[in-house]
Amino acid sequence: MDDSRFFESDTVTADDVAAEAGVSRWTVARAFKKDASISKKTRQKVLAAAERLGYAPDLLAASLASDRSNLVAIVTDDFSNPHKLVMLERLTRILRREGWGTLLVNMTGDADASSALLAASQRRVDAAVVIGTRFDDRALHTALGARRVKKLIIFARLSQNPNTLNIACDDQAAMRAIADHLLARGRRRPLFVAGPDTQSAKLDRKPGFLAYWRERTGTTPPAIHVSQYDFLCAIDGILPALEGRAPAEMPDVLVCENDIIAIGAMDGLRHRLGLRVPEDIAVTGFDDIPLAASPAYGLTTYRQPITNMAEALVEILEGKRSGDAILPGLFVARSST
Amino acid sequence: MDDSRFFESDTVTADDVAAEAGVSRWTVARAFKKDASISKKTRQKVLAAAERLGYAPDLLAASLASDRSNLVAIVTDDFSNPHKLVMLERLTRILRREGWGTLLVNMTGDADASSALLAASQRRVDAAVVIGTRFDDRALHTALGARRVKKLIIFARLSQNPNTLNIACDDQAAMRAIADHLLARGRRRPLFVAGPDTQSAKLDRKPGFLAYWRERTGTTPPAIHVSQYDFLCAIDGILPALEGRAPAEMPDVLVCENDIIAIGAMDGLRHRLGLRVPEDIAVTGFDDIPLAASPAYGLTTYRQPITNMAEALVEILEGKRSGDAILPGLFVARSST
DNA sequence: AAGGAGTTTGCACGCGAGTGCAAATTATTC
DNA sequence: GAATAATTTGCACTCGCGTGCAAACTCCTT
Repeated sequence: MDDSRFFESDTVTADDVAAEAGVSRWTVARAFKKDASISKKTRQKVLAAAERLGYAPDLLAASLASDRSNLVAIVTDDFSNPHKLVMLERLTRILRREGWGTLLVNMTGDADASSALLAASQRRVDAAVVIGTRFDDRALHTALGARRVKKLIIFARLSQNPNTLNIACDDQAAMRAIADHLLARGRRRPLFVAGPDTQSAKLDRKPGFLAYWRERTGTTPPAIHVSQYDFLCAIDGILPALEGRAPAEMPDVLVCENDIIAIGAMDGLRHRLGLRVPEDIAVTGFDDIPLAASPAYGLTTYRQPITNMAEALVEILEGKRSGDAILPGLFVARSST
Repeated sequence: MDDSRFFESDTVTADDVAAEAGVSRWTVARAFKKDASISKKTRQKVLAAAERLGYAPDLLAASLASDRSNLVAIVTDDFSNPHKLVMLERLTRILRREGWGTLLVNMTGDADASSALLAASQRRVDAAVVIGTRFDDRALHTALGARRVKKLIIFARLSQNPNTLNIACDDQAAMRAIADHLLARGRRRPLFVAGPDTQSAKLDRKPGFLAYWRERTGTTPPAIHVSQYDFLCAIDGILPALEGRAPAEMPDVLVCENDIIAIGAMDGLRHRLGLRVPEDIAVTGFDDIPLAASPAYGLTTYRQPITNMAEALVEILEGKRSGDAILPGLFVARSST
């Protein structure tokens, strides 16, 4: 291996490749561009020269010159849910495969949304994808940064904001599947356990479940909110609502807004209240995080179509889609019901 | 609110601000630069003008013009460990606070390392931080992309590669703390459960534990490897090693390389083998992921000093540090021992 | 008030590549 | 083989801002 180049002035530009290949700089650019008008032979020649020199196009300069950067910002404010990791993995993998870079921006709380979007826009991202739980949906379009971002996409949530695009799971269909399953198993007294009730883009899970349950049984189930999407908070939020209830008053299933809450609920039920799941009380979640499949939990849940959602995102980025994408997921029955 | 600007030709440049403030473009740049030679009064004037126009410096153009981008790539290949989420959160938060952007690159397997680093270098990152488990450490410096990256940092692992910098937890000190604790609790027959034995940058946990245990007791404990850092794989990897052992042959503690393996181990012990933790067998982990604190696991573990590690990274980025950073963490005793 | 030190401001040039159009080359037709 | 169409190549200009240096200015001293 020739390591001498390692210490050379490293930056090899399109000009160098052009000289090496005996063509002009613009021909070099064409060789690297899909569907460019260039002959096969020339492209081969240029690519070979580039290979020899170790050239790779500078995406920064390209972004500056053109009006697209092939960069998308993922702006998120909640790192306590393992499901976020699943989404990040899927998004980064698919985006990279399709030629997009990913800027990860940590939005530290509601007040930071504006500054987080600004930070993204300063890097000229082609789109910002918000995967958050605590931002103020309504304030988004007045945010300093938001109006500088070409496309603003709310991922895995539903926003009413007319300036944003939604990519989400079909919560209503999901909750119908869950409710049908529970009714078939003879559950009659559900308690819906939702996450924090913020101003952010919402989920359709709670309204979806309550409405459909009412439609099927004539009664609207009770619901509570826990303070954060975090299983310790879930335990703390759920126990006060259950302790001291007469047996007949106890719900026979906790329908949780997501898996993290459901897992906190199971832990609380088992280890604090000494109840058995599913014998004494059933539990359902949402997301199908890896832990849901563990023998300790065996959580009945609903898997979001993350891959399809990521592909919908790509369609939006490529301008092939201009409307919301509300996609169906997959109901997963396990032992917790 | 005046929304008219929303539809205007949006890009307001330093020239516009200069005109508005009645100064030159370069003075505008100075107003936005810390420690620049500019009078307080002029800076105020410029910032006010910028505010009025909604101007923010274009970091892309800045990166192109200068030789730094204030961008760092986080290159990772393992999204199944919730601890990754903790690291990502801490890194992105601290980096952003210090003025650095974060590019997240999903490295899909060993063979992809070169291309992942290339992708990062094409965006002119000032450094690439590798947080991986499956890449080939030795091949890193021959990687096409690696030599185009100014600084290559291995995070939370130890690399022998002379061209990289390591930022990691002091595994040896950690394992001493764990061993001391176990010995004090009367455990005598540990089984070390490590992750996959790859060519990637290693951890010092297994050698550290075995050596120290031998030093204290005169015997080297046995060790096994599981195929992935994933709790289902951990269950599958551990059970065959334990099933069918005579009681006297059973280890009295599983010392696991990280929490994910430990949690898989606990699940397997309890739900497959019907053993009690810690009565029949103790378990220790590493990382202190959120789930470790749940009542269901109460895992004794060791917390990596992620915040300090992130700050060490910033020091490296700023050129204030040029050597490895091996930092002490915190031993956390819970009910699993 | 002149001289000098220290501070503040302006400017030419370059970073690396995309765009749209014109020139040059090749392929096709009669 | 000439004329035409189709393809391929080259180029001026631009994107928004940093660098290093020189000019201009402020303030203080004597």
